[in-house]
Amino acid sequence: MSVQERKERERAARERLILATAREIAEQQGWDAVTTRRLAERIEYSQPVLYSHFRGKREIIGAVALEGATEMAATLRAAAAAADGPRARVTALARAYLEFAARNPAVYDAIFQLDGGLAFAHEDTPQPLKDAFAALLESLGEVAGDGVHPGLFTELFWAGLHGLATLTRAGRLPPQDTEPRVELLVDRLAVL
Amino acid sequence: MSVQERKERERAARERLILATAREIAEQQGWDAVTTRRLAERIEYSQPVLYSHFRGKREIIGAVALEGATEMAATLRAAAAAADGPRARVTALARAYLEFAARNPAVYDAIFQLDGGLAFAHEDTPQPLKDAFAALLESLGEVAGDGVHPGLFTELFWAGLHGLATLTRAGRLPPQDTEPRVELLVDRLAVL
DNA sequence: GACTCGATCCTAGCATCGCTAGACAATCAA
DNA sequence: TTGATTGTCTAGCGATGCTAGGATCGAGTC
Repeated sequence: MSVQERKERERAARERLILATAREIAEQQGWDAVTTRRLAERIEYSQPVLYSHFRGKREIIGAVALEGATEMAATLRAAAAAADGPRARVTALARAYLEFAARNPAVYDAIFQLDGGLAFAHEDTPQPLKDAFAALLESLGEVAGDGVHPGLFTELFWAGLHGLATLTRAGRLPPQDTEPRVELLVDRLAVL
Repeated sequence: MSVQERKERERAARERLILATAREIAEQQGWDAVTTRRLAERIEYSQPVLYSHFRGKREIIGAVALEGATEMAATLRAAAAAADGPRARVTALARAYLEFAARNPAVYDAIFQLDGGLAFAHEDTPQPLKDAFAALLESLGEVAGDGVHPGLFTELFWAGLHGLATLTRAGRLPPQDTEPRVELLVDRLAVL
């Protein structure tokens, strides 16, 4: 059995290598540069090997998205936990969200923009995605205000953050005013 | 000179045909389906003809985006003009924005998501894009609240709308709760 | 220790993509 | 009618995602 186990370990390691490499190329040169040929060459295997791990490029993006969502949830929770009081928590959360998006644009795109074949807002939504939303809900639910459903409020706040993140990175909003925008967002949306 | 004029008219007509066809394919089957071959076949010319009008596919997307922005600005102004009072105006504007995005997803993507080689948030931003933002500013500036820069407020409100539009269409937000989200957005962000 | 057989991997290739060079035809001025 | 210019098309390049089929290697059996 030991031989089999070793093979499975090696296979799992290779899969991690594929995802790490895909993410690296995507962050450096964009997802368009993540071609199956380039990816295969970087991991020093031939193209078809990729297809023994994933159905195709879409599924690779999806896998990077899931990893990224887990990471993002942890980042958001850490930022919220380090702040005292609802207001500081919400502000810290918002800043952490935008910073994650700015520092990991390719991963952010994989999670929220690209088609990775993932289900959303659904019962069969993958756990990491649900958990990332839960991380938002934990801090935002307490500032939703009376009579407002926490989930609905979280969706709206999230949409605001998502809009700021994507419009800024796509060059549609000048980046220098990010901070006052975040403050205004928190001031207006959150009931403190 | 008349011959020359006729040729220019025909050439302009063909350019409009290219853009209308590109938009049609994009709305029906997505921008990935807008290939130069398919587009050329639909307009009943060979591929290279496209390149005598546009530098490449990017520029076609950009041209569709500019047309779309003009159309969107008109739609937003019409919606705002039909409403009485700041609150009704802002609500109508928000609904019109989201409806435009939902009804013309490909055009919306061309304007706000895809790379059409356009400049944004810049002095050399094309007029239609500036004008679309101006259409938002006209209705939103009056509800920014004291001491808040109207432009900054408009950017934030816009980001909220953009987030709702894109997350909903990408399947990240369930579509049925759009209306309460819009109401909450207006209630919280606008100072009435 | 030789052999079989299944798992694993690679070479080669398909259809399609955006884009372009160069040949050809139509049109105009002289 | 001729010559040049303008317009268009055929054919092809390099690159893409993905796959079929053959080669290779190693584990397990006698």
